[in-house]
Amino acid sequence: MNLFSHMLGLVAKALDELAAEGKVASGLDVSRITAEPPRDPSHGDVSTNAAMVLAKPAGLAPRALAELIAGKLTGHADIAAVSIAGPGFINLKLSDAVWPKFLVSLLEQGARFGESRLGAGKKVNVEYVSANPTGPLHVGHCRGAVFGDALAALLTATGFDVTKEYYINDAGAQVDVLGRSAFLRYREALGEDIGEIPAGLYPGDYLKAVGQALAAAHGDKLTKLPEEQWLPVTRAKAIDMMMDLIRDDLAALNIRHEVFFSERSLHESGAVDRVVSGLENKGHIYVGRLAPPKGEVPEDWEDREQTLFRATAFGDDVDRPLKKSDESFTYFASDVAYSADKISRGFRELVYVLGADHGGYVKRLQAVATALAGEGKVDVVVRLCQLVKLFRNGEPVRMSKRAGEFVTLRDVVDEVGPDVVRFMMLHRKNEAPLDFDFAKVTEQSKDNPVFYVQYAHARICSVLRNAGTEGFDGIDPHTADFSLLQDEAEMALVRRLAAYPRLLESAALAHEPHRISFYLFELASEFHALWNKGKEAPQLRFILPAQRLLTITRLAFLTAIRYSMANGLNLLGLTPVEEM
RNA sequence: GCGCCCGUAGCUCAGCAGGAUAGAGCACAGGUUUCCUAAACCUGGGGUCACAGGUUCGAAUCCUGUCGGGCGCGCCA
Repeated sequence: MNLFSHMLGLVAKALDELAAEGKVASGLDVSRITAEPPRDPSHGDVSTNAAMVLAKPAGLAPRALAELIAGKLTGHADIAAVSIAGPGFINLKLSDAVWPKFLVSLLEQGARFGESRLGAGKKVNVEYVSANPTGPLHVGHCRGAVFGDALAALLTATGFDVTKEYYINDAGAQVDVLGRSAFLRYREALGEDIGEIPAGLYPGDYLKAVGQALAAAHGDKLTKLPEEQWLPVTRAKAIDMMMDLIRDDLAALNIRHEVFFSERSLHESGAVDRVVSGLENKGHIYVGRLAPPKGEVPEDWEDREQTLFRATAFGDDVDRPLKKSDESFTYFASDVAYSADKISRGFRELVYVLGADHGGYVKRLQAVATALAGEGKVDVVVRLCQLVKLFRNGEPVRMSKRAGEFVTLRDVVDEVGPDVVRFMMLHRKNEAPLDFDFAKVTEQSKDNPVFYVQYAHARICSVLRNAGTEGFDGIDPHTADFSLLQDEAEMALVRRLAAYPRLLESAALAHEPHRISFYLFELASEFHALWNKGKEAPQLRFILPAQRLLTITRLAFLTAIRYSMANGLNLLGLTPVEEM
């Protein structure tokens, strides 16, 4: 039950009735109307801007229209009072019966509380991580990985039909380098002294296992072949094993993609050829010259003709090359084919989670989707994640790529645990830089938001356990009398719970899972406050053996809070802690 | 030169779908425990929402411009 969309519905109904009576125009655009909790609780439970938004199209003064709408709402069973305030806000005070009904429905929904059909089954593809299969994931991949995963879960919970996808960049020069690096490790595994890894090859120890596997499978056969024959073998094996490594790393963070899509397969199936000639037939491709970028001109710039996609016709800043000077396709060409494949699979929205250094991709991805599917057919949503700065006790953690000293995703997860990583990665807006201090995130204090939220959940579980030993066993929400919840701290929590479904919807529409993390922090804060209030005022304690009905009610209330908290944590991919 | 992101309290950041008097944590000062986890809570000061215009009944939020910071700009993926 979403109280706010319920109230929005009543407002819309009131407008329909007024239109039927000829008091306002019919067919007004109601899309900009909101029903939301007012910032100041003294204004009531729900506030709507309907009169202000519709005043002009209705040809009425805001307050006059507000009077008309208010007249229709007055007397409804769920509404205790209607008032008009300020420039034309309509403030609703809900009747006493609404909150108990809400809490009962929350408890009935349980683990599904907060879910909605907002997305109406729209097919959404969320592509995230998509790191090159040339080694283990490093810490820089953490944020996009967690963000994409939480976003996918959020969209799923709000009624979108989501596919979680990973694009494997297994074509091109970088995986050739990988294949050569693996070949070297293969010779090493056969007993050869390979000395220093030459510059230009991947030095990481993680390729030793690939070399050993190749040696076990092929003996010294490959050494007798020319490169064009052994490279496909070592490359394929290395990619395979690197992808296993990456899948393991992701699993350690509780991330599981549904589709792993191979770039190479697009070339081998001819999909790239097909999509390029398709664009050619539509006239979106031409041969021409690009102007060098202004400002710093690259030293090796060489003016030349190339095959270009007319991206500027679809809002991009420059046209994008499809073929390299050796006539092979560019990475961008396979990207086009990949977009086409996603579109052909029926996705109406393509979400890309990328690093902030990929900001330049946004327009070209949108341009491609428009050129392939037509204007407005497919939404392209690109979410950029800023860098994570690692600290240890306030000191920056230095990483040297040259020396191969980089902190892997696995290092971080092994040290602090997946829940801490996930929560912290989501406790900032994605486009804001994020500081991650190993010491702070494992601290057991309120300075550490992960702990603070988990502690609140554990405290609730603790009360429920204690209640069992006090003779309060099963909790039937229908025997609780929620009208007994009268304290302001209790009501604040009830209102906070009621905001959860709306929060999920707005977070989903904005593609901003971090809002859930902040919501959980606030919910925890209000719970801790209520808990401590019980120290000063024993009447507010949860377990009062002498007052059976009140205790049952409060236990049911706690269970409701617990659902909201657990559901939010689960959505972010954390396991709610029952005991600390 | 062009494009994208960011600019909110001393610090780190929220600000929900344009709403009413802009919030939280840290830091600083003080207080709370015979009692469900004090691993917590309460009280207090602190703001030209970078700046200037515009749209609107209403702007931290949308648009334009300026300043400041980050990222990117053909034949890498």
